[in-house]
Amino acid sequence: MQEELKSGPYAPKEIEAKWTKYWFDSYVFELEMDPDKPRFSVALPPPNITGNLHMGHALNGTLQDVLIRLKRMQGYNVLWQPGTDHAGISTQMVVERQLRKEHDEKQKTAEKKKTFSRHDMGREAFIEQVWKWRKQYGDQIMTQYKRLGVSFTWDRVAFTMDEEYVNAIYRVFVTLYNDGLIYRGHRVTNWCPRCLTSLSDLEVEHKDSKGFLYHIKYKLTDGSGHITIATTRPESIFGDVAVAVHPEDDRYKKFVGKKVKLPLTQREIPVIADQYVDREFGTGALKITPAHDANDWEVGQRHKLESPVAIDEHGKLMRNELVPEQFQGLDRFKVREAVEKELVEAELLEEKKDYTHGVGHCERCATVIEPYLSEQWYLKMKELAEPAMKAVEEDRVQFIPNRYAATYLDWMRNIRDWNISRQLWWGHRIPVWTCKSCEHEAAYESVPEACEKCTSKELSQDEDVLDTWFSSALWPFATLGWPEQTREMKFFYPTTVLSTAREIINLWVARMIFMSLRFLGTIPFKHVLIHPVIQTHDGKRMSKSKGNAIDPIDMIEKYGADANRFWFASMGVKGDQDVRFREEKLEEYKRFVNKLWNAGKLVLANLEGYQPRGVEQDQLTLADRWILDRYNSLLDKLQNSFNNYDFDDVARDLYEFIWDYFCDWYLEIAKIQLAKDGEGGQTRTVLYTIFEGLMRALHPIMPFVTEELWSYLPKSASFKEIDSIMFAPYPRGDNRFQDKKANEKMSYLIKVIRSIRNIRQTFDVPARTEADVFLAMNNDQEKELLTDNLEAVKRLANASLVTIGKGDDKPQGKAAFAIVSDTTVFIPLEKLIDVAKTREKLMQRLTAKEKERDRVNDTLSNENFRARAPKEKVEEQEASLAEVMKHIESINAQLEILQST
RNA sequence: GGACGGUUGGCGCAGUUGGUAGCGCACCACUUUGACAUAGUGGGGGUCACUGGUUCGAAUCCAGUACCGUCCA
Repeated sequence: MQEELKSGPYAPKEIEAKWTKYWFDSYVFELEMDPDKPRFSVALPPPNITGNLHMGHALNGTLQDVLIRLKRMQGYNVLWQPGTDHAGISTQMVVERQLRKEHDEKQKTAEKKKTFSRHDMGREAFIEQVWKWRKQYGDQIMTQYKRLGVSFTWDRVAFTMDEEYVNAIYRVFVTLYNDGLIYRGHRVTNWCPRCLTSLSDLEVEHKDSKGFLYHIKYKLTDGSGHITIATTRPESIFGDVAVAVHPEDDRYKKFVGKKVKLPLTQREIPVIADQYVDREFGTGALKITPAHDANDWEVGQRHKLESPVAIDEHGKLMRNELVPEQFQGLDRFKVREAVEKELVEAELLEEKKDYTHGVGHCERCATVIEPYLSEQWYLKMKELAEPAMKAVEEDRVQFIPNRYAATYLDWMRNIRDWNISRQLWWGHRIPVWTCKSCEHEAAYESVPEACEKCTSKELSQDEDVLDTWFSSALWPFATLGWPEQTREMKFFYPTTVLSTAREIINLWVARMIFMSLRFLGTIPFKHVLIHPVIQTHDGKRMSKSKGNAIDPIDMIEKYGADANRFWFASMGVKGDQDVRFREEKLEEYKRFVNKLWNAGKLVLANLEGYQPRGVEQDQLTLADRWILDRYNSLLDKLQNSFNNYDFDDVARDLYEFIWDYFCDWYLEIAKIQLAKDGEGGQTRTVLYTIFEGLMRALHPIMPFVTEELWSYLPKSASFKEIDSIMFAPYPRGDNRFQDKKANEKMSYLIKVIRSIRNIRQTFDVPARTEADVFLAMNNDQEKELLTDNLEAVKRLANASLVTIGKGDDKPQGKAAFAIVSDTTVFIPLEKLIDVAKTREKLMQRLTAKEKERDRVNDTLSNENFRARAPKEKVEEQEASLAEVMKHIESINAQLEILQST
């Protein structure tokens, strides 16, 4: 199927399109269940159907794909379960907004616009609209994922409203209900006056807001004075039922049992004593408003106080006898100002102080939460939390990085019952029916035909739907067909790794753990990877509403999927908690892909007609043995790093090997070797072995460019049948290639070459002129090395004539020189151009060396160091002193030469 | 308020068990030689946030402070 390899720079777009199509056309993302293979499974955190791919998704998707591709290549059966969740509030908001817009357009001519609400069309019709929307737009994000090159098990894409999934949810609900863990409770919850629904504690975002602390006088009915209370919410005073003080507070003890008059309404309420009151806060006296504050609600319950509602579900003051007429129906924030004004007039406002405190906001729409008294469904948490804590404490579920276990455990230890009902239409309607005739209430897995108690057919279902997180909590097993004992379930559950963001640990991870333990008696996954958060370049949180979010699809367009993936991998999971987005990084990795591409072109150009065969070790040159040693140690490191989820190390090691060792050194030497390789030459085999292996080593991170290059490489017999690199085995180290000696020798050669280059440039020997080099040494091994590799030295240092002499030999005339190990490198100075400039460079070098000498001298002249440091450390220092001295001498000698020139 | 993470050359980051700092970008200089100028070669640049402690020796270990960020209340 191959046409010619494209010339020119790497063009990601075409190649990505080509392979995406190939992968899909060949159905390579199907599930395989071979009982003889080990298993690896991952459940993708389901993105919200209203969402678009953001940086977090892209990062997380890449890390999971790296693991999936790696394991697939390592011969595992892999399942990567993709899918989306229905996102109750978001989706409902999106669709309602869309319908409102359509409605407004139709009504343009009408004088007075009536705002559309879903109630205008009714529940059934509205849900139908949501499904329509979902079918049209709900899989956008899945399509976007394709651009990243993720190898989901694509034919298993799931949705939390799929029929099988819904079955799982109702099984769970009914069981928990019958076990007495789900109950209905009347209490103060987090209420969003805009979304008109309750929220769980975790869906409320606390933000520090500037406000005021109002000190308000409540007069005692017996005329004996007043109590000043402190509050941030004066608008709620109409719902007050008491003033509370601490029982041991001497300032207020005498008032307990008396009554005070509520400002502006004159309603009489008692002064009570309760431990809850913080004596240090404000004035030490608190107003108690049970219907509008969760803590006050608790106090109210303890003291058997009433809970009158003063603010309605829209955040407006009630139209009832508690609220003075002028405030009725007004928004809570307007009333705050108005009440303040009237309090001032009545001389009841003692003080108003600036005050910053955490205020709860709706996570979805940022409206200030109104604590609101309502009836909701709750899940009892204590019994569920205990085994879930144990699983983490006993390391059956491990967090990576490990510190996040503390985040999880901390929340679980202080867990409160979970409000699982939402006043929405889009979602899983709570499967509880009440009999109209006998009032019997029960939960049913499917729509009941008759009351289970009195057989009446008149039943009414609860109006609320379940929290979306309730359904997400079942994700790893509901997607596998549970409660049916499917083959996939038996094969792939529990999953191996869950990779996600830390903000979701309590919201989702914790809930999956306790649900799985409860219903399957096992953990849902062994490892939880918590990846970093990608922030803006200046360390802010990316958000669509702030307009500072970077679209990963744009970045893929601009730099290619492979470069983006490489960047994601290079961040790893163990480094910083937060990573700042830098477009320069993508630029860097784009260049890296291009470098690889060009190296590939060189390699491929030299492999025409080549038939892969094994390396013949006794025929290798030094450079061959060296690069094979480096390659071997790279593969060992990769394996180790992958096992520890150290993606950053994997990326760094690959980058370094490819650019610094393979391209900069080996390929240059290989060119020389290829030119003279005869029959027995191993250069092509080494080139092939390493480059082909590198493609496989890189493939999990950069699937596109590696697939492309690999497709052009000749294949050995065992690879002939493999039609995609993704099914080729992941390379492993081979100890036969370990060669410490070659590594040492090559380092020496590299140093010699570098010092020649350095002298050339220090002394301004023009790059185009080929310099004469004179190398002198008494060391036989070094002499042999240089003799054997003379050509490489000449070519890489651009030297025309290299003469090798004995230790004391010198070239004729004046020469610049440098010392490498036992070798002195001379370059005759006839071509010297700029004396002043050269002197400056040498002086600078001299100063640095002298500084180093002083430092080492200080260490060595410290008697304590000689007495206490390990012997080898002392020797090390002594050796480095000798080395430095040698260099200083040589620089001085060269300065003298300059002097006389 | 509690917990966690970060602070290393202009920017983004590495620094394994403590032995005196590396990489990429940017910068300076040289080079368009047949994989690659999205490149090659050489070079300059850091008292490792601050204070104190442990140690012969601290970017690294301990304590505290400051600033930035995140999570939980």
